[in-house]
Amino acid sequence: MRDPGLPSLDQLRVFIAVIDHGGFAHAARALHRTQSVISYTIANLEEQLNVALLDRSKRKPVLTEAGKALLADARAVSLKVDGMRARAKALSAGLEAEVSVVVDVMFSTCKLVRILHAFQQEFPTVAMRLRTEALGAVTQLVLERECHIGISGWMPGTQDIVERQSCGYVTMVPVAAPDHPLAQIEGVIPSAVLREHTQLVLTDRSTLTKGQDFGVLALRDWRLGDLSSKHALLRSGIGWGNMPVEFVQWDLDAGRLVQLHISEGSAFSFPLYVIRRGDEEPGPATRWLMQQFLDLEQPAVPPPNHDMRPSPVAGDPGVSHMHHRLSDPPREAKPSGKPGPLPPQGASPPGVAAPAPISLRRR
Amino acid sequence: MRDPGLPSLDQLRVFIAVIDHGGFAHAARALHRTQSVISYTIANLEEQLNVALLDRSKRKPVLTEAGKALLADARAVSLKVDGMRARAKALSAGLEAEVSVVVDVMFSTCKLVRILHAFQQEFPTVAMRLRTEALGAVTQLVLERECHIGISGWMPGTQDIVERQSCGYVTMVPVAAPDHPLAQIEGVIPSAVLREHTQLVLTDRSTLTKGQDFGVLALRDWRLGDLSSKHALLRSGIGWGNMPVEFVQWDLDAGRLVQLHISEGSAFSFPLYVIRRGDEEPGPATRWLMQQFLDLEQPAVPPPNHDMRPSPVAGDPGVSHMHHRLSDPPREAKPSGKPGPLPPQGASPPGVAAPAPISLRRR
DNA sequence: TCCTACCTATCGATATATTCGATTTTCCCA
DNA sequence: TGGGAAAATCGAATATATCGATAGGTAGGA
Repeated sequence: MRDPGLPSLDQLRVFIAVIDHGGFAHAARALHRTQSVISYTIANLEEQLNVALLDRSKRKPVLTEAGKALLADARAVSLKVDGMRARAKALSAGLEAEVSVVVDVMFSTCKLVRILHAFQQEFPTVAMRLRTEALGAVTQLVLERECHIGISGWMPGTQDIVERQSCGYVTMVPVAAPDHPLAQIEGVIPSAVLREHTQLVLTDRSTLTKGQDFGVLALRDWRLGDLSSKHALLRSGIGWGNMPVEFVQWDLDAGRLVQLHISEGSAFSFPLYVIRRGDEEPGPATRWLMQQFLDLEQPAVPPPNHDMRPSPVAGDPGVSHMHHRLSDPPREAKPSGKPGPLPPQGASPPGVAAPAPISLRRR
Repeated sequence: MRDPGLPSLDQLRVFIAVIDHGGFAHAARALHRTQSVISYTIANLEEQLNVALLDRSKRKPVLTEAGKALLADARAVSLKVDGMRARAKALSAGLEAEVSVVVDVMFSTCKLVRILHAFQQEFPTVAMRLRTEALGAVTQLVLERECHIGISGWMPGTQDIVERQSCGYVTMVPVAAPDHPLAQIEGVIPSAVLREHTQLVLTDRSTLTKGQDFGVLALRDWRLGDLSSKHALLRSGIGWGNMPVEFVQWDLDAGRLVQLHISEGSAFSFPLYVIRRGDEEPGPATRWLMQQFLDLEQPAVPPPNHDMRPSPVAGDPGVSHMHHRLSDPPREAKPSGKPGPLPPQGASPPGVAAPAPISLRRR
């Protein structure tokens, strides 16, 4: 009792084959079927659609106007089905249907785009769900199983559930607008002066980072929920703050922002990690994607260690809770046995001698 | 011997129904089939795709991850097929697969957009092929059966093949850039002065209009292949020329162009026609579309006949061959028995008292 | 004009697939 | 723990697809 007007995919494919091979008999050979089947199938399709698709009065069948229009539809349907079958095949081979990723806003957009591009090439059938969040929100989404993997800074108290592998460093530089008072100061800006001005600080709404608002230098500080807002306010001259160097490189070059030389150093780095829940087995695509992030760190050589680690009082200026309570120092301190970390290549900020990653800071 | 992994549309629909109705038995009732068929069909689909789509371990079947992904595909396929069936139904009811239209550049874009919008609403399954051409090129495309219908000015020597129905008027106004010498002249510009300046004239490459370059006032004239070029050159102040008032209204209001008052009148109209080959039967969509164009003229009342018809010497300034050789005066002169023509409503150019259509001019 | 090669439509027989109705198994809730 | 609802399974009946052979066309060449 199935819908009598419903064509079958087989009919559609036969129709397409007849056109592509220029005849019933040729299509039959191409499809490894007898010619009578082709004839029968096309006749059925025409009857079900109640439209003549082919004019068979001539030696070789020729599309009618209706046939032309419906052939286009048939091809579209066939294409979609092929896609579906490809996905089914990938799924049956164990590929996951979807990978969800959450990256910290600090992570280089350029690298992210490159990796996602490669992902699409490698796994065309796997859907990608991407979010960007700040700070603890990344870890939280992974903890809540909202996202399979995350790119995040260090989060205390999550070692039991979250597996973490180092995947590079973000270099932060303190910046302000060129007309900001701090930008007028020659030489190193002492902490006391810095304290006088409003600091723009990135924050987030995750429970992980709740009540952890230390590590901020200034007396007055503004909390911004996203990096773009912070960026806009910095450029407007409303305050100073730390920004990922890759994010403001262009502004620094163009003079829309200037780097501040503060007593705690003109730049500092902190590590990013690929994180995922340890209690869930990642699928092949997830594993592949994680490896891509990890490979970012591969061509690294140990960076020159001009230690610019901020003094204890500085904490992690600009990042309200990259404060590292030192819950697991020996293991978390640095990726043991691996080559030393390297700051982002090719994006060294002008005026930053050699931003060295600081793997752990204590207060 | 059909492709064994190829799912059938019926299977996909059953799959969708199971999800939408929340179970095998419910889907069976909705589809007027027995429950065993649903079970059998889904089992087959899963086998063909080699993927478990539903987890039946619980009371009501729940989608697996793979099932979720493939359900989306199934819906997409089903939707496409529905579209195809809708088209097939329309075609079997006699609707044409595609309507091709060519409109003169002079025709109001605003009206055209409105009509095409309505067409899409009315005939969602009919494809639209639209071209815009100038002058004789419109008629030529209809003659060559490249387009089913055209919107064109009057073309001589085509009465035998082309059927023509009046569908409104285009009002042309002579314009120039504000800094053009002609724009500085107070009062009416005499022909002798006009002749001194370069006139920009629209032309086309159709054979219909070949060698018919009269009706142009100026001694020097530039021929432009499209209206936008002409428009750009007019605004640059390189010469003067006639333009459809709707096309330059905005420029006139903003003072980027000014209307010239020439001795032959400050504006003139000429009729547009819906044309099609008389030897081909138009389908329902084509007929409907033609009627839409014709209805543009419906709410008309006979316009006040401030006759601004250009003097014989003026011919059709700016339009190189709207010259009307008077091959069939009585019948072609005006749409007999119909209400008189009306200039485009709501778009009367400032400074044009009441542009009256001139239905025929002799030389 | 006829002949030949090649194409499509059609037919009866057969193989395969779908459906039905009844029955069994499973799960969930009372 | 038992009853109800839902899904799986099975054999029989039915419907559909395929095969191979044949008939009836068209196009192009002799």
